[in-house]
Amino acid sequence: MESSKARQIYLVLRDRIAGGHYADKAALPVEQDLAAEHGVSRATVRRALAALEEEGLITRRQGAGTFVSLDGKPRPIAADFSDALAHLTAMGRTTTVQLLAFGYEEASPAIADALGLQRNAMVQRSVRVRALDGAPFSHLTTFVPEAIGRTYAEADLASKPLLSLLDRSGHVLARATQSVGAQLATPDVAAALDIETGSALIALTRTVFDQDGRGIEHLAALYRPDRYVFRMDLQRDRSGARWSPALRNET
Amino acid sequence: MESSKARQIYLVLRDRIAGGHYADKAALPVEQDLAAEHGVSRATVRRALAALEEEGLITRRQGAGTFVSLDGKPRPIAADFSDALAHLTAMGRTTTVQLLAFGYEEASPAIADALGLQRNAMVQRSVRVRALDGAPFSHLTTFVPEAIGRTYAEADLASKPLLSLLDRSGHVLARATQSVGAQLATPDVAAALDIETGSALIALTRTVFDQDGRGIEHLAALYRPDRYVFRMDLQRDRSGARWSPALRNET
DNA sequence: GGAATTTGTACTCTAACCTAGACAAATATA
DNA sequence: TATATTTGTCTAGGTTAGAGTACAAATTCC
Repeated sequence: MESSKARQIYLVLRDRIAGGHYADKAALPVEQDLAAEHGVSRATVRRALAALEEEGLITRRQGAGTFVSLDGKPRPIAADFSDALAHLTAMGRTTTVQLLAFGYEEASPAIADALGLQRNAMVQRSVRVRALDGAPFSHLTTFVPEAIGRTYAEADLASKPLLSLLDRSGHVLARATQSVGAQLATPDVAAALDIETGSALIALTRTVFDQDGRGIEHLAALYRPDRYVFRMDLQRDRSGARWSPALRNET
Repeated sequence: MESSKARQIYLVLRDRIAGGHYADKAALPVEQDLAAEHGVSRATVRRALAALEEEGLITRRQGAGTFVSLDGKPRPIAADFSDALAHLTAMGRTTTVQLLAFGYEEASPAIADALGLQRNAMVQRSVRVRALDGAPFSHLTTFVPEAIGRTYAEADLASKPLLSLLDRSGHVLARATQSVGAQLATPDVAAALDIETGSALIALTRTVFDQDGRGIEHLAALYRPDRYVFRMDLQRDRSGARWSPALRNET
């Protein structure tokens, strides 16, 4: 079931279960209906269900039906947009970072544009994977202009947050723009995040600027949606015309 | 190429092109390298490229290479998190709404939990698709407690924003929580959004509460990432410890 | 002009995937 | 207890996708 209709259905059902669309202990639609919904034969649906069963996400009982089974399955981390990880470590859970790649190369056009560099400028590129309690949940690719990247060492990246390294570099990080989309997992990130190629990922890109509007860092992050989710609270302001972000009181 | 390795590669490359990973007019990796990257044969890569070419996203020239071709291709809309669509219509572009489903049903466990209802409570469920200049970009499923849903008519949903309808119902919408993830397109939403099953979608869920903390509306939205992107500006606050959302000055 | 690169085309073989149907076995329901 | 529902098992057959290879044709680069 490397890549096939059965796998599509498997992935869709897995997302639905993880997303609470089907509640714990609840019955899934019967195989015949799932087959109709996806326009495939029952045999194909069965292969998808078999994969889910093997993963322990569902239980099938002949004559009765198919049921969601989430006993000890962890819920995704809910991260605030503004500050991603500060409170995680405070909660006593341990995130570890693995550095997969590090080097200097010519900026691709898209990166050069984002950072406001010349087309042939050199940038430091690093690829890191972050894991929570041993379970990888994010794949981070960062681009930093060469001059700034040289202010810290490769080994620093594996142990310290990049933003704190940039702070020490003497540049004043003032503002950032970020945008969130969705992407399919390519083989390389799929391997790094321990998922299958073609899974859905949250794609976040962020560019950080200093006071003078110079680009300091460009980040392309991919998150496993079953382990990481972006959360935000909104409050209506007095006029009632707009919704504005409500800042949480967590440290 | 309904669902296959070739299709995975096609989708991945399409995302990369739309996401600016390969710049306009730039050359893609040669077929041999793409094949190696994805661990498939060159024939398979060629089928993916053929699909991209048919869509006009690339141009292939024998002996020269394969090139990105984004002439009149529209860029995705960048929406702010707090208020999604207010400024869109102000820009003169027209969004249209199509009501795909409307009715009252028993709340699923997940929905009941989100809204703080009893397990067997009835809710109004509606499914809408929103399009910009005729191109669909979002698939919205909303759940509203029955008593509140009865305060407006089915026809209202096709013409007015739901939040304004809820305003008129006499309930004071005070705060909301929303979270963003990613999901694969199921056949039904794929058809509604004019994409292929298995494409990556941004999944946003939002629950709106009134002053007393009662759930008023639960929204499950799916967005095409090539047409819609969530954007946010961040500013560092004085202490330097946190990043906080910077409110834009657009009306 | 010549060599190297890159896309285009053609072919075979194999394996995996999917459909369709029928029936059995377990369970739930009236 | 009888009936309907639902998962489990099996078979047969057809289609498609993919790997691998080889060579042709166009382009680029020296």
